[in-house]
Amino acid sequence: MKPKLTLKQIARELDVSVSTVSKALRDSIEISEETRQKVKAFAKLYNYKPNNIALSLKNRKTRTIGIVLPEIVHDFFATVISGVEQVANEKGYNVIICLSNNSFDREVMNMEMLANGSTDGFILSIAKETQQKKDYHHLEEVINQGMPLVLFDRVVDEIKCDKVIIDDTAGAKKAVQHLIDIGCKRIGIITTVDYISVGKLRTQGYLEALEANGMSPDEDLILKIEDMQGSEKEIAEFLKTRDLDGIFAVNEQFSTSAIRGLLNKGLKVPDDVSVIGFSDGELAHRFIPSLSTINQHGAEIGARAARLLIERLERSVDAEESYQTQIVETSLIERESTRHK
Amino acid sequence: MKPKLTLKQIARELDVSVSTVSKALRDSIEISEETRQKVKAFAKLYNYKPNNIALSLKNRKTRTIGIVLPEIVHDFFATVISGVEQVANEKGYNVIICLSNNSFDREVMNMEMLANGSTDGFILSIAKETQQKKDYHHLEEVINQGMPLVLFDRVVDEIKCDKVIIDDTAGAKKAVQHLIDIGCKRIGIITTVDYISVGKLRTQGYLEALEANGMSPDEDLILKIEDMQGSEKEIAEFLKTRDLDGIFAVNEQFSTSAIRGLLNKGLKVPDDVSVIGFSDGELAHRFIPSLSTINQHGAEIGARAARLLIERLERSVDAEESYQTQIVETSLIERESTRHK
DNA sequence: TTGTATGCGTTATCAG
DNA sequence: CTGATAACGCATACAA
Repeated sequence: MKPKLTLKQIARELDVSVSTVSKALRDSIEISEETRQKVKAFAKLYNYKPNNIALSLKNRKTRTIGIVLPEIVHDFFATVISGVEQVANEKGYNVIICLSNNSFDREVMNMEMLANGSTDGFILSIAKETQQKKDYHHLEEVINQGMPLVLFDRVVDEIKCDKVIIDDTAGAKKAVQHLIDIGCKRIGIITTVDYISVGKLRTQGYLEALEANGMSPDEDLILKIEDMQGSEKEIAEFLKTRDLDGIFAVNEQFSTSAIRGLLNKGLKVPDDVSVIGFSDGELAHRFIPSLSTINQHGAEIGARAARLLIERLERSVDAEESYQTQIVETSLIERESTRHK
Repeated sequence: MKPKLTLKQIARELDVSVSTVSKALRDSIEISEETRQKVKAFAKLYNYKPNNIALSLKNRKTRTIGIVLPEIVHDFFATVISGVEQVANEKGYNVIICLSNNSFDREVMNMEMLANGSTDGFILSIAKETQQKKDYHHLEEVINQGMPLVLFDRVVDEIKCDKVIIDDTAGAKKAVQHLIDIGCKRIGIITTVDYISVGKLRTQGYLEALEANGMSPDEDLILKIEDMQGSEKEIAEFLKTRDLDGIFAVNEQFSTSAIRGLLNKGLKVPDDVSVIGFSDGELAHRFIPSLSTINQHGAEIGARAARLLIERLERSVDAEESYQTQIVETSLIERESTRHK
């Protein structure tokens, strides 16, 4: 086992000073061609790699960006990560991923940990519990310390920073409009409780679509789910007593639960009821019937978030609070779970 | 914007030396009760947190473990991560996740990056391309540098290190035995090409199960898939011309493709053909019919890998190559996609 | 009880 | 052209 090679060791080995080695390796013109070659050859031979930790300490920069996510068993977040990784790697940045598991405490802990030198900035989607508590001091904290923060997906107006979101309301409206276009008359929605920002917005899109088509919303056709646990049963119960010909479910899980509920009730999808979801992951794509849905373009969201963050990181002066909110367009994907009457 | 508080600033503010502050904060008995209180109060008030980078440099330890994964859009890997995070956090370790995207180059790059000071050790599942090339120099490299490595899932005999695997062969055998138990006579397998270690092992389990029951394997009922791309079509073609009553598919994706292929052929699952998969994610759980499958216990794998790694990290002396391979038991999950004839 | 000096690995500045 | 020195933030052996 050979410990990692350092400048000091190279210097000793070659009988020159540390600073000479350092300069030679960075192609400084101060160093003679000869020494430079000698040093570089040696470094290459023994595969010298500078120690990132030392560099970070010296430069007060880590060239690392931290992603904090509520969960990862969710294709959407996985694709966002890919997007971030993509542009981060292009620009020579490293990526650290941490999970909050939707817990406020874990979110705070993770951010503190990363903020203490591990990371130059953050890309974050707010944990469910945090949205519920409306306690964002940890976000303000890192911003105050001069670490840029980019929020995506689950964002919050109170925090002044760059944001990348989709137009959830418009996306939902698009989904419901699709149901209306194919002839659905009694359209239900399966959504989350209102404190989940995206749930609330998608519910709003549902209402707007109905209104835009002169259909009056019926409270009885709206199901708001608090907890993923037990949602399947809740959805089945809900469907049992409603007579619907279209359903908009705000995520992949709810969509599949809905279809199962309908099947159990003896109804066929899309023959009797059309179902459209939100988010386009493996589940939507592989399910039978495959799910019509709204594509959130997670990779694009991640890529833009990374670009915004890196731009801000590399801007020499503090570009006076010119925070922007980028909106990524959603698109309708028509598959088997919806069909014209 | 206030830059982060350092020991030096506290020292200046309180008019004591840096080392006094340092000692006071670590409750050294060398420091008078009075000074200690004063320093701690100040630190608390201004929310002092030591700089991880400086600590890492000083201690030559990062208390961070790096996970390198082939992909993440895969519930299995997501659950492994949860397992790792769980025990890592318990033991005060941080987790960095990097993706190789199944590319050899990215795997090497990521490991080099992390090895240069970001991480004390690795938990890794080998990229597909790496297994194909059989080039593991980057793994030997980190081991040589004294950084422990724990391999999981896709492991390789050539590398001497701790490993956490499931018994893929036994798991596959269990799956096929289940098909046999419920009365299947003509059982096909949809698997990967042999250079994917787990694919090969699962194929072997399939063969062993047949043999154990006195059924002779039929080459014509074995489909080996090279690329995920286009696998759906390949599977459909395969099924079109075979007369089967049972199918073992080595992952969730293949299982669902198989079911779709059968449906298109006018066959019902499980009425006409029983299908069993491998790996238990959202897809297997939500699909209609829900998939009978082999549970890999990803969280358990992650937890064990983390424990092995941390143990080795904290072992004072180099415990002379007592590498161990832990085997996590798989279990059969019976759901709707298989039924007794 | 407190402070000074040293070192972790690197680079920048300045002196030789 | 080369090398000594200081600094990044922290901890610790050693001096006072």
